[in-house]
Amino acid sequence: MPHRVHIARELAEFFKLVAHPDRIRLIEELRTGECDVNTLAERLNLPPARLSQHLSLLRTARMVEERRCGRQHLYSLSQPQIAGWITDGLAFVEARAPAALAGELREVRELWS
Amino acid sequence: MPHRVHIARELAEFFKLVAHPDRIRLIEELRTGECDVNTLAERLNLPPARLSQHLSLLRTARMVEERRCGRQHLYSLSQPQIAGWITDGLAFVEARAPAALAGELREVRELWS
DNA sequence: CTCATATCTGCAAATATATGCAGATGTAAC
DNA sequence: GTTACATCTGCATATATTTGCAGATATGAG
Repeated sequence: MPHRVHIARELAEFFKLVAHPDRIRLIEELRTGECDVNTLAERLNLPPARLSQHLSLLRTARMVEERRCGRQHLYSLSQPQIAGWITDGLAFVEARAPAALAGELREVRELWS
Repeated sequence: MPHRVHIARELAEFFKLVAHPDRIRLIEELRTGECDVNTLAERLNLPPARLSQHLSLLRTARMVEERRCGRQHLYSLSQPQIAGWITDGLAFVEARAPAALAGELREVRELWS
């Protein structure tokens, strides 16, 4: 039992890290390879400082890796499969979502696969 | 782009729901079939009222289904595969976890499969 | 009807998370 | 060195989540 509790805590921390709309888009954006903070900020339409904070969290948890190149910091997923695992979650969202979402879901599924 | 934002929000809500140690254990406890609140409370070693609150959240999100039987409320997963999907997340936890966790992870993986 | 059991709900306090902004750092070009 | 740019960190505030507890409801037994 105590082991179950411990592992459940670890799992929950991991889920919490993913459970943010910005970070989900960020992870999906990185699925195609490394990218620098400014480009990410533009693509996701977020202030760079905010991106930096999200990246800092993911970095601490070693979900992303940082590589410096000149004055840019290039980030990439340390476990690229995670992007696919997240989109698998779409199936569960779909089941409880109103039919109105079906179109959006299809579109995003293509973009993120 | 707006679609991606929208879907990312939905996904994040779904992840948040799962991102709690009690609820993770609860979902894994339900993987073998329906169960009443009191039994769950004993097995997870949590006060029944707390279980009830978690179940109410999951019920609202239609992640669990409720069936009344006499004075008991029997709950079950509306998408049983979700339990397996969650344990798939263990792989990602494992990668960033200290080696000390390896034993616990193996044990829990067996229990929850 | 009354009682005991099972579960639910509402509320307030504690805690955690997210956000925006201002200033710090680090690097490259001049 | 100075400047411009890219990114990071710290802090205050706003917001959300969790938790415990007290009281409400609902069901079945007697």
